[in-house]
Amino acid sequence: MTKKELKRESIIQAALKLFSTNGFHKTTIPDIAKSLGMSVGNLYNYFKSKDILAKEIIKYTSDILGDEIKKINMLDMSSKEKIRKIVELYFQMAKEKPEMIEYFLRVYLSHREVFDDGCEGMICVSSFVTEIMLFFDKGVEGGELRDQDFFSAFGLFMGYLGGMVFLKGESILPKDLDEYIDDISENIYNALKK
Amino acid sequence: MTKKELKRESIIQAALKLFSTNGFHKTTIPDIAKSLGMSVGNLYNYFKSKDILAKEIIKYTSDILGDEIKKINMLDMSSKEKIRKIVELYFQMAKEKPEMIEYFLRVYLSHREVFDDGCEGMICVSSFVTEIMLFFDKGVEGGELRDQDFFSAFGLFMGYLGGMVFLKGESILPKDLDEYIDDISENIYNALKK
Amino acid sequence: MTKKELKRESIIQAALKLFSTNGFHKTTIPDIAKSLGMSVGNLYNYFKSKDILAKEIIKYTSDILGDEIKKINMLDMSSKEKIRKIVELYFQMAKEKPEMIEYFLRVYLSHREVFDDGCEGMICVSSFVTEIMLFFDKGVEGGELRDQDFFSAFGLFMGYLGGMVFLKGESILPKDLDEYIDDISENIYNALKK
Amino acid sequence: MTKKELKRESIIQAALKLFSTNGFHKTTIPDIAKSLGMSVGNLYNYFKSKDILAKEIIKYTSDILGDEIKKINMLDMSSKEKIRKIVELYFQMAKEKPEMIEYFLRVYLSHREVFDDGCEGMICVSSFVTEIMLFFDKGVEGGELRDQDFFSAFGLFMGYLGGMVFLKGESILPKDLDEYIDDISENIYNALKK
DNA sequence: GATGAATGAGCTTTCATTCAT
DNA sequence: AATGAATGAAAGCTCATTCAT
Repeated sequence: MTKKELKRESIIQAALKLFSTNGFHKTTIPDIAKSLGMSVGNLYNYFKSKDILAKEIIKYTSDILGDEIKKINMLDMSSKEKIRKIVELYFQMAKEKPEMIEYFLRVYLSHREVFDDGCEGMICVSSFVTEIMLFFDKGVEGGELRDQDFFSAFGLFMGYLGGMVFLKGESILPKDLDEYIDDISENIYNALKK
Repeated sequence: MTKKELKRESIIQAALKLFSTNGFHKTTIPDIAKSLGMSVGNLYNYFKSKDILAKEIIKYTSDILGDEIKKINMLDMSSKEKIRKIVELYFQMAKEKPEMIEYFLRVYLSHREVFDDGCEGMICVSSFVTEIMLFFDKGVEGGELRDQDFFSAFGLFMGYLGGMVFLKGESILPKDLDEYIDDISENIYNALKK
Repeated sequence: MTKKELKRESIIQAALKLFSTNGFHKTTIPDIAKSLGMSVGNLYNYFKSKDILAKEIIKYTSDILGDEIKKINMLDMSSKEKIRKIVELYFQMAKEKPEMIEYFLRVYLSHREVFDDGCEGMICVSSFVTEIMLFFDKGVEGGELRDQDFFSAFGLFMGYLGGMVFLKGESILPKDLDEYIDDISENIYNALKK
Repeated sequence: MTKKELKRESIIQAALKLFSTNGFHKTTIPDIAKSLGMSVGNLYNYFKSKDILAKEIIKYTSDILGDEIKKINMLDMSSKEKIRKIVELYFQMAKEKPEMIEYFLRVYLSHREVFDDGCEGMICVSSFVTEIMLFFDKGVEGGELRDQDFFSAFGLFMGYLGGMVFLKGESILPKDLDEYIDDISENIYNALKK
């Protein structure tokens, strides 16, 4: 990685953090620059606009999540076990790098104006969606999961997990996320199994 | 309803529409006033700030959704059938009054700054959450649903349905929402049943 | 004239003065607002952008100049005498309201980017150009002026007068503008006469 | 010419082109550097500021135009013929190297702030003005042109030609510039002749 | 000579909110 | 209740210029 690439990534991470924590509109470019100890003008040498930065962040996040799920996909275990692994992964991320999951929920999901141009459909989250699709297809092929519309399954998976993290973020959940892993894995498995 | 209450509601509806369609920050108070043919100053006679208006809208929306679910709750039918009814209701709303569901997803969910003060926890959506809770408790009491943490069940319900409507809104779903009703109702039932 | 129209015009006049004196880019919106004792935001209630303001100014200026030439056109005198009247008018304006002529030369003429959209061709200066055209056509009809391409004549008139005012503005002319009236009127007449 | 002088000139030409085409303020130093394939920092080794570059360009342009008129001045022909030659030259330049004429009209003429310091009066265009003056004086000496104030004649010449090129640039002229040569030469001659 | 990342002041524009009428 | 002109802080973004390498 060149110096420039490293700096680019550090900007992405700083912005990811701020956008997730304080909201997209409440976070200003000077805020991001200041948090990095760099000047506003220089930040614009790396990303031509706030919107473009937002789009690069969702790709970055999707890639990282996708890579992690890929690792799970490559393991030699049942779909049931993989479901649990994915739930664990998701919640672990929500604890360790909450900004990534929050970014999905609070920035990507709800600022259509920003992502409409350049992230149509699922372009910017394809690396993540693809892995979920692979997981599901394998489970169906292996005869473990019921053969249903992919989106019915995808919506369940992502909506459910996202919903739980949202509830956690709102301080609504009485218990730690980890304590829901059993229930949720079971629910998802029951919903998808043959 | 007094004249004043009627006008209050018409403001809520106009703002709901605009916030959902164009985003919270992209919608200005003058925009709302103009769409109602009233003056900015007068609008402030009804709602003291944009944030307060946003909070009133989520309560209004939650009440309407809650009322509808209440009707379902009062029907004499199995939990399995009720699940289907709720899914149908949700998707029907998403089609007929998309602004309500979109408001949940695109405004309430993602502007913590706005709702933090006054809508802590689930205060502003309690009428809706309460009905889901009633549905779930009855199902458990009746021995039809597995006795699990309420939030595990609630997250599934709401995350799943919200997720599907989001996918639809992004033009990602290949089929009409209605065509997913069977799959989704079945998945939810399988996840929650004893 | 309503109060609002009066304010609109006062903005045009203030901006005209500043743009002409200090240049279009060197004049900021806060500069204009301050010179009027009004707020920046309120100025935008009258003109939606700096560019639009610039275009309204050229129309305003063109109208005023056009009206003055119209008065000359309606006089019952020879083309030779009218030429002198127009030269006098132009120089008088350059002395009394130098900002108008300067605006033509220093703002309109040289900021294509600004006027390209909305002032194509001569749209925004048509009231002025039209009167020059009328003057010329009458002179030709009356047999006093040579029948030549209008633009050959228009370029002479306007380029010449504009050029003189420019030279004056650059403090290049050793004498007062008035002292050139004889020479210039004669030159123009000699150039255009039959 | 040394290597350094060559590079200097190539910068002048690139900047001339860009300033004329896109405007002085719309053209950035990075734009110029990029069009030359050189670095911003290095460009500053040749010209200490954007304003200084702008002033060097007008001198450069004026020299080239002056040289061409000098050639005409040295020809053995009547003032009438020379006028035509000058008009032809001007229009030919406007066609072949439009950036030069445009630079006069759109940059030099209208950015007083830039040229005020260092190009007072006609310092930076003296090589061009001098030749026009020589042409005029010879014509007067030779008894062909009327003896009038030089600036009355100069304003006619330059304002007229500049005006025509401006009209052409605005796509207002219905015909090609060349087709106006006869009319314009005749008009100028009639205006200046004894 | 040559590079280009870095600076930061300054610009245009927006908009929630107020208040005199 | 109703109006809408007015406010002004704050946002996103630009760009001439510098300087460490």
